[in-house]
Amino acid sequence: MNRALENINYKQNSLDIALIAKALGHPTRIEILNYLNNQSCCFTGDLVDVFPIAQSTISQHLKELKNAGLIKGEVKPPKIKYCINSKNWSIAKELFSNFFENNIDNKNCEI
Amino acid sequence: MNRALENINYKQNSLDIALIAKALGHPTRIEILNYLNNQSCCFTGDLVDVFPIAQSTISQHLKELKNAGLIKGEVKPPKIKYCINSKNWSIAKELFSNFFENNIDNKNCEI
DNA sequence: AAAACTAATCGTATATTTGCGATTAGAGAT
DNA sequence: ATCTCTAATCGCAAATATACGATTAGTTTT
Repeated sequence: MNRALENINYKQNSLDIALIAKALGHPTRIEILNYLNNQSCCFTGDLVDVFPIAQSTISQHLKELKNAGLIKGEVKPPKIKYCINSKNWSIAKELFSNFFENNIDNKNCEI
Repeated sequence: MNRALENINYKQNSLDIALIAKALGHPTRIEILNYLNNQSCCFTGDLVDVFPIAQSTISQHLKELKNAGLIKGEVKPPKIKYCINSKNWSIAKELFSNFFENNIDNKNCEI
């Protein structure tokens, strides 16, 4: 990729939102999150039984969700408990809430 | 890309959120949207003057934002007025609000 | 110690995204 | 008709993302 400008000066807020949005940018990951959210608590089990995708692929999706801070996993042998990272989830909720709030509806735009 | 399953049965809601999230998944696009939101009205002008990126690259970002329905552009020769698509913006806001709301905080999770 | 089980990682293939400069298209202005 | 200006599109290169099967790592069970 040719980059004329290596260091575009993004605001931290933009980077934060973009990182999370990117993680949300795939329907499988949305459904994984919805699934975890609908669990009474954390999920211990094989997500391969729930989603018709290869185990390695799911693992990659989980990795990206972890990277964005939206979930956390803790070893609970022989399985792993996957949870929504509630603290970061709240932060993300707030980030997106503010982001979308930032628009004054129909501000006398005579286009 | 090898796909064992061609037609994964995603919920429409998941697809909708993922499409928008994907469009939000790049800091440049977040900043473009923030810029448009901070305009008193729609923006007519050369976004290249605002962002240190090539004109063609900006055009591509705008295309993706348009594709996700977040902005609209109308010809106002010799320029184009770019606006937040307020109607879809509200829909997106609601989609994400519901998505994030869907989490019961600290639901007696003893992990 | 060996077998079994889960989840991560590796290696690979292909698709998509991101970026640029160059060109094109369309509308006004000269 | 020609020139100018804006924004889209084209063509290309490189980086990332997505998916799979195979392998590995780490536990637990036998």
